[in-house]
This record gives sequence, structure tokens and C-alpha cells, in this order.
Amino acid sequence: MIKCPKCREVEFVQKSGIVRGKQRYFCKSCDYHFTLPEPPNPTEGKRHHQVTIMDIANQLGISKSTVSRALRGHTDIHAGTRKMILDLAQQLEYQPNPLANALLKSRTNIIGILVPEFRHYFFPTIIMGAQEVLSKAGYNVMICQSDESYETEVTNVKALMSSRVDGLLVSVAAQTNNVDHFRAVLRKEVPLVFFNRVCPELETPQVIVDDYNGAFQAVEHLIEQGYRRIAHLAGPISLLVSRLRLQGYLDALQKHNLPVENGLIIHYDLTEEKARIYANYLLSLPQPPDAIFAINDPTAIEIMLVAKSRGVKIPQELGIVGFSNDPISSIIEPSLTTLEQPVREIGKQAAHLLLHQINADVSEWKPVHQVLKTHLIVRESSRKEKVTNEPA
Amino acid sequence: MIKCPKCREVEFVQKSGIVRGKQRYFCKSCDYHFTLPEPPNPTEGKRHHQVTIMDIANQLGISKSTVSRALRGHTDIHAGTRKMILDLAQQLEYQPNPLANALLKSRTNIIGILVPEFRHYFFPTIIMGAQEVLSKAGYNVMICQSDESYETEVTNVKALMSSRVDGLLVSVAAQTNNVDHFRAVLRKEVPLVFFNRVCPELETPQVIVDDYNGAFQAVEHLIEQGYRRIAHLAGPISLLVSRLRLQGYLDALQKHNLPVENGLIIHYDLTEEKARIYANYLLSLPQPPDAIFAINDPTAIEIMLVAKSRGVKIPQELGIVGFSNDPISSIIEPSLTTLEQPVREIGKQAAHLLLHQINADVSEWKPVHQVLKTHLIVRESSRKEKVTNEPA
DNA sequence: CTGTTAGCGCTTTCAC
DNA sequence: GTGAAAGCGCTAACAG
Repeated sequence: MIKCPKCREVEFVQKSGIVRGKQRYFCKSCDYHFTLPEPPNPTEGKRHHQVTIMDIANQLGISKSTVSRALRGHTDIHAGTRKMILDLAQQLEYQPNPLANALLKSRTNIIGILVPEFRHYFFPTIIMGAQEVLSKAGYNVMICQSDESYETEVTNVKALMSSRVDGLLVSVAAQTNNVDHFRAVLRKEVPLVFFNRVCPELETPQVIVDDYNGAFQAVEHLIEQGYRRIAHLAGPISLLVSRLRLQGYLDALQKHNLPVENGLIIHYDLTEEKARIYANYLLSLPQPPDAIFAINDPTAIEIMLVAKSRGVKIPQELGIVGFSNDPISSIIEPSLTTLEQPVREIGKQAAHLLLHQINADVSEWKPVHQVLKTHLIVRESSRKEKVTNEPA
Repeated sequence: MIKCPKCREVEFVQKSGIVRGKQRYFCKSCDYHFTLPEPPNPTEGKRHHQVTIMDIANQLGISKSTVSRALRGHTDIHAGTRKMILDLAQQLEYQPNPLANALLKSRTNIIGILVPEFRHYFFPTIIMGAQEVLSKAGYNVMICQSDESYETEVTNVKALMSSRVDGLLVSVAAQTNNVDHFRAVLRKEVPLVFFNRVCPELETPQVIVDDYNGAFQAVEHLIEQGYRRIAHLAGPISLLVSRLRLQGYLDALQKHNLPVENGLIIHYDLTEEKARIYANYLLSLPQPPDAIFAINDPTAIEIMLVAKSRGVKIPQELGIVGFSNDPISSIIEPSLTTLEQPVREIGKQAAHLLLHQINADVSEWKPVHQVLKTHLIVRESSRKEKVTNEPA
């Protein structure tokens, strides 16, 4: 005898209508009702596109829970059963559906990587480093590029978030002035790690190199080589990396009692096109600089090409130093003096920090600031004194 | 009165034990049984991490189907209800969970891209082209690189397949001789499109450039410039692109009645290191070649660097032609003669073909072979006769 | 126009 | 050691 769990009445009536062969019952006294499940029908022949644990269970005449347990390596399973399951799974080329798992656990095992571009050496190499670490930890990687555009960056972050990535590795676009979209990420408690182009105002881990000292060394090296009017083709002031390298430049000038000329400091948006324009501008000044410290190697290369096309001799009339040691720096003639940074390592470190955040509770999150070393590589583009390399 | 749907008996008994407050009933006569659902408990206060349609439905006192319909833009919905739902969704920053959808539809909206590497200009540019098309169509992209290794390629394909990508864009690794892993992809009816490094033995779309004619032009150009012992640093014979470019090379020699010397044709695995080794080998032959046609620009660049380091004069003593027009070709000195190919367009075309496969029924799949044009760009590295560009 | 229900594939209680 | 059932969030079929 069945009692209604709501009103304790004993009578149920079957209402008219059947849902897909199932019978529905309603309590006579209250609004409580339920549907009687349909008797199991073994003569069903579904054609699955992908093998599921249910297929294995059915073929073996056991329940899917047991299959699941065997596949997941639970201990309390009969050894024989386990073997049957594992063998059949192998034979059927069973592949667990990560979507089901993801839905259940709210974890996709996907990491989003957002970079400004990946045409040059720098970001691809970082990505390779990150991928190396992440794929070892069982994560796949989704890569987006902002093309230095703020709008694209916002769109990409939204896309990655709506793909429910488990974490985000980001290098900010040159045009980004507002970081609310990253705040939203942290608000949803999705781990976020910045590298190279970071957001110091956000409480989240970041990996950079020692930009200040690198820039300082670069400019001091130019001064020691005898250059006196040193320009700086800098990145947008919104980026910390630009500000740090600028400060290194300024302090090196100051240390050597060289005047700072604001006209020789140009902030630009890191696009190839603008690099060319500003290089031309600098070289056509009434009193052009005798050296340029460029924010990065692609910029330095553009400057070299412009200088060459104008017949300006490097390094005699113009010294150039870049940043990052792009392989092209050693190929171009004259070869480019630059600051080596452990590019691949940046990616690996960032990935490690991200994994740490993912595996820790939100309350334990720590905004670690990792700073890696740079190393000046002196090549031809800044060696004014050709004969003597050592000081007298 | 409730009848057992299996044996038509009328009596059910409640067995001892309650599952999470639910009561289970068993037929007295047969083994049929069911569980009576628990009465709805409105005083439940779950704390969700992410906003779901259920949250919206509950707050509005309507059903989640209605919310779903409103959000999906179905027409048959009361305008007022729709507005309420849309407003609340906005206010709650509701984001649909793509995992639930993916599980339901077996579509992830993710495309896997597998390339040999992305350090140089070529593959990143293709990826950008593909991404442009795919993201417009609502797809995200998952990028893997095989590092030219067969094993890594197999691993990557498996990883992408187990991520249930909706389609695959692939350029094959140099070391790949066996394509069973791609056969498995097609067997599972996952759309697959090859580009650049293709598998002609598989019945699936592919995008290449006119490698044969490109190579033919390149070598004919060298011959016209007066070079007579032309070597070819080729890719692995397993790749169609290597075979086509080799054939172009051979036919150009034949057309101009130049002998083919097997010692001047070297197949290699496309790694930077080996390029250097073989370049050195060629240049140290008792009768070294007076020109080299390289399978691609990175290879040509390596050859140039080796030649320079050995004091071999380019183009006077050694003519060099590459393939692809990597930006570095116009930067290096002497600038590199090469074949321009519409790199970005390759990615776009491949993406279009893939989208077509995805949207078509498997029975309609067509192994289209798209061939894009190449264009010889003559630069300094092959201009032996410096003064006269035109024939007499 | 709206509500109810099943089910995508899987893991995880709970019960035996 | 194994099975039954719930549920992750969503859409679609069906009933009203």
C-alpha cells in the first residue's frame, strides 16, 4: 500500500495520458503526484556514436558504477571483474567523455593563454614553455591573441571564461588601460597569472624579468661606448614593463650626468608600422640621437631597417640596443646588442604559479611576484669602438 | 490503486530503508520496483558558484524551460516574461555553461590545430588566418605542436580527440611515416583538414600551394642566372610537399639539360641543427654546388649563415633560394630570393573547408584539394649577374 | 505561452 | 564487491 508522503493519504489515481509509455499517478487528496517508471526494455538497440561506460556495462551484464570504479582504479573491486572491464574497454577503444566529467566537476582541464601576438619569437616561446609544464599536469591549452587591442582582449577573456577554462595566463595588450575584465575573472575565483605585461594593481601572481636593471645596463653600455644623445623608443606608459625600462634608461643617464631630453623619449603602441614612423621621425630630427634603446627586439630591428634605408651607419653613427634576444638579432647585420631573457622559463614559471593557484584554496592564493634575470649580450650594433673591447 | 506495469499485480510494499528521504516500493509478485520521489522542499538554500538558468527561474517563480527558451531567443514567449528573464540574466551576469550544452549536443565548439612548430613565421601566420575564420563562426581553437616528432603527433591527436574537438586542422610532422592516427580520426567521423604538409592517401580535404611549379620556377631562375651545379636541401621524402618540390627541381634541371647528381640532393628532418650540418657538408664537397634550392626559408637562412661563416660569397659563389617568403628573408643580407605563398590565406581556406565538413553530413564529405598560387620573389641571394637584370 | 520530464556520460553516495 | 539512483546544467519533446 502506498502512502502519499505529503498528506499521508493512501489513494492514488492514474490520470489519463502517458508520457513516453510512463504512467503518472496523482494523490486524491493533495497535489502530490509522481510517474511510475517504465519497465526495463532489453530489446532496445541504440547506436552510439562514441563508446560509453554504459556500453561496457551492458556487454558485461554489470552496472555502470562498477565499470566506472574499475576504470577509475578503485581498490574495492573484484580482480576478475576489473580485468574483464579493462580488457573490454581497451578492445572497444573506450575513451572517457571529458565533457561529462567537466560538467560534473566544473573543471575543464583547459588553460587559456592570452598574448598580444605570436608572430615573433617571444610569445611563441613562452607559450611553448607553459605548454610543456601544463600538458605534463594534464591540461590542454587554448590560445588567443589580442593584437594589442583592448577590445579584442576583452572579447577573448570573455570567450575563454565562457569556455570555463580552469585558469588564465595573460600578457596584457598595449592598448589596455582598464583592467576590469581581469577583475571579473578574479571575482569569479578563476586563477589568473600575468607574465611580461603584468597588472601590478591586481592581487595575483606575475612573472617578469628584471626590466629595470636590464634597461639600466643597456643604456649604461651605450654610454660607455661613447654615445651621448641616447633616445628611447618606449612602450605605452600603461604597461609596467614600459615604465620599468624607461626608469632604467632615465637612471642610467642620470648616473652618468647626461641630460634627459623629453623629445628623445617616445612612447608608442608596439605596432610595426608605428615603429617605422617613429624611427624615421627620430632620425630626421635636427639633432638626431646617436643611439636608440628600443623597448624590444622587433622594434630595434625596425629601427635598424629604417636607419639602413636612410644610409645611417650602424654602429658608427647610430648605436642600437634591443631587448629579449630574438634569434633574428644575431642574424641581422650588423648583429643586434640586446638583453637576453629566459623566455621559455617565463612560460614555465607562469604555468607553475598558475597550477599552484588552481590546486590551492582561494583563501591561500598569494600574489607572488617572480622576477627572472636578464643578461646583456653585446653585439655589433652598439660597438662603437671596434678595436678595443676591454677598457684601457 | 497502482498496478505493477510488469505483472499487473496491484500490491506494492514499502521496503525498509530510505534513500535520501525517498521511499522505495517493491511489487509483491515480481521483481519490479520503483522509488517514490521526495516531496518538493522549498526551504532549500543552495549556494551556487555560477549562476544557472535554475537560479533565474526560481527568482522569477517560473520554470527553467521558459528561461532557456527566452535566452535562446525562441519566438513563442510572452514579451513581458522574456524581458524579465533577460533583465535578470543581465543583472546576475548569467553565462550559459557550455559544458552542459556540449554534453547534450556532443559539440564542444573547439577546433584542434596541430602544427609541427610555431617558432617561425609560417605556422603562426596560418594559425592566425584559421583563427580569424573560426572565431567568426563561434569556434575556439586548441593549438598543439608536434615538434616534428611522430610520437608527439600521435599523443597530440589523442589529446585533442579526447577533448572532443569538433574538427582538426593538421600539418603533418616531418618524422611521420604512419598515418593510422589520422585514419582513427576519420573513422570516428571527426572532420579533418590538412594543410601544407598533407596526407594524399587519406580521403579528406587539403590545402596546399603549387609546390611543383614554385620549385620549378625557383630552379629555372637559378639556371637562368648562370648557376650550373644546383643542390637541393629537401624535406623528408615522406612528405608530399618534399616530393613535389623535389620533382619541380628535377624537371627544371632536365628541361635545361643539366645532369642530376644524387649527391647534391639531401633529404633531412627539417630541424635547425641538421640544416646546419648538411649545409656544411654540401659546401665542403670536393666539387661543391654553386647554388642551393632550400625546401623552406628557415633552411635557406641556415645555409646562408653557414656559407657566410665559411667565407663563401653570396650570390657570387653560391646562389640560394628559399620557399615561403618569411619576413626575415628581406631583412637578412644579402636578402633571400624565395617563393611567396599566401600563408594567411592557407589558414583561412583550411578553416573554411573544415567548417564545410562540420556542417555537412558525413555522406556529403568531399576530399577537396585546394591549390593556391606561389610567386617567385627575386632578391640578392640569387642575382649572380648584378648589372643586367634583363636578358641581352 | 508555459510547465514537466528525460537524458547527454559520468562520479558518487547510499544500501545491501 | 556491486547496484541503483541522483545530479552536474542544459535543451527538446510533449502535454496542456
